[in-house]
Amino acid sequence: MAIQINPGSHVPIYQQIVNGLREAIAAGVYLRGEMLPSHRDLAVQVRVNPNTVQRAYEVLEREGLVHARRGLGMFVTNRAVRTAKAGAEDHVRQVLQDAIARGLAAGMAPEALREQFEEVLDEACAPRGGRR
Amino acid sequence: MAIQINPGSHVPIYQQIVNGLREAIAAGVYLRGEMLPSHRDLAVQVRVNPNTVQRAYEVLEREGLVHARRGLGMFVTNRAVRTAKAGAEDHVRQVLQDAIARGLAAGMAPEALREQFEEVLDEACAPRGGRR
Amino acid sequence: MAIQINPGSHVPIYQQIVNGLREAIAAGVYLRGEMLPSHRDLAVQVRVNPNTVQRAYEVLEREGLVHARRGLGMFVTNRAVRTAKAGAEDHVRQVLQDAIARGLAAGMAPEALREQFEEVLDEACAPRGGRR
Amino acid sequence: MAIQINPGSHVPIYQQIVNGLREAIAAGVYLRGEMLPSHRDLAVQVRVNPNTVQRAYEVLEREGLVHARRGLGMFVTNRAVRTAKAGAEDHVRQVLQDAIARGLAAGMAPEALREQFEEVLDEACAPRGGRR
DNA sequence: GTGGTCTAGACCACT
DNA sequence: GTGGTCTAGACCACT
Repeated sequence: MAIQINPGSHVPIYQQIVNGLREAIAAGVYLRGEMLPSHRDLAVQVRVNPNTVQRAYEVLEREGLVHARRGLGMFVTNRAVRTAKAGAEDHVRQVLQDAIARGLAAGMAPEALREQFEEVLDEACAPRGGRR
Repeated sequence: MAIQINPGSHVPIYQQIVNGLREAIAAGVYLRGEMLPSHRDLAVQVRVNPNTVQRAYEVLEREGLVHARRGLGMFVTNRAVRTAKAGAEDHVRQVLQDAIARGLAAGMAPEALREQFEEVLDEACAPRGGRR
Repeated sequence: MAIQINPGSHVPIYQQIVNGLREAIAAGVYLRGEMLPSHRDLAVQVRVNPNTVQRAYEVLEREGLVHARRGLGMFVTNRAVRTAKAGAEDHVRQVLQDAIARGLAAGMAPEALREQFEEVLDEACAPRGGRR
Repeated sequence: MAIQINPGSHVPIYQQIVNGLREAIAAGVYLRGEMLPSHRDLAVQVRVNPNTVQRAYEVLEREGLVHARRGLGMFVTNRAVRTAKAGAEDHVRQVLQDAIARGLAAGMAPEALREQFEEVLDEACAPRGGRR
């Protein structure tokens, strides 16, 4: 539910927050017209400096997913869900392209890639007890 | 054949070089005992500072894929191909996990992910004429 | 207290810094959870380029003695003291092995080596007045 | 008997050869007036480029341990044994000082250092079967 | 201010 | 020519 930050990743933290929020909006966690958590609250949740969250919010605003109402907060725009869905799918497609290109470059057969994909997908969908 | 560098990526250039060489070794481009291009030559090829290539070579040496012989060059170790293959497959798996996790987080159905995967895989395998 | 650099030594400066910090951690100068001096500060102290200190910090991080927190600094890990002590003792043992092997190779009697050792140890332990 | 080269050491190879020959002369392996192996022969023995051996010979000549007779070879000087012994002992003393200083810096007790010294000395003196 | 990456250029040891 | 170390200085992400 909360956005997961991977500090070891090369992706900047503010960008990870952008991705996480975009996916949450695409998935309907935040509906149109709803207010996002304040940058301070979200900063506490993801254990990050408030400035970093603010930077993420600026990016989302530039993308038109949210707009700021001074003194009130950041609100999900009308076209946000549609835009976020497209954005998230584009993103997924790019990552898939990267994975496949790397696998082929390393000499993996397409079938081997497909097997890995199915395995990982199964794991990701499988209901697990102890998810923390 | 040559290593592709994406300067806009968040992945550091030296790490992109590491990934590219690891995949090349896994794919048998460099066989055991063979010499890699000198860091100065590779730097010219990928249009990057020699120090950056050298840093990549240090990482590969730490991973045991190559070893330096002073005054001679960097050479592919005996166990390099095996290690590189495992490393490259691990890497692919991680990227796949990332793509799938993001897709599910954004509310995509497993079937939609599978479709995207197959599409991208087809494109990647399809023989194309004039693409450089 | 400060790390001593010997610019004439064949040991690279960054390695001398690694050794000095490892010994300091082993001796309890930096306790677990404490922050090391920033690489810029330490660079000023030991009169060396900041990049050189940073390289030393990378080695210590790889050894698991410290970990970086972006924007905050380098911090001594929990297992650092234990690891550093073992590492420092190993290092001492290696240097002793080298000294003894060289002495024997040069035809010195074991007893002569022992005498030298005791003399040097006495000098090193003797409280001296004005030496800075 | 043959000079041992450690390619991982930070000490330059030519310097390792100098040290090895100085110790051999100190130990009486080469007597005054005797000829050292040609730099080509020694290069083959220690598996190193002839230029590197030549550089070592130049250092030894500057130290007065050997002198070159053109077309004949390098010959051990009259005062070589005496000088080599003193040089080797100085060298040993310096390495001992280094080891002890490091141990103390890392918080080792003098007694612990003494124990290590005795252990290492025992091992070095113990006659071993399979010494290659 | 703190760590991380990169460039440009110098000098050394070894082949 | 090849790897290894070092300096000087720039820019980015994060606090």
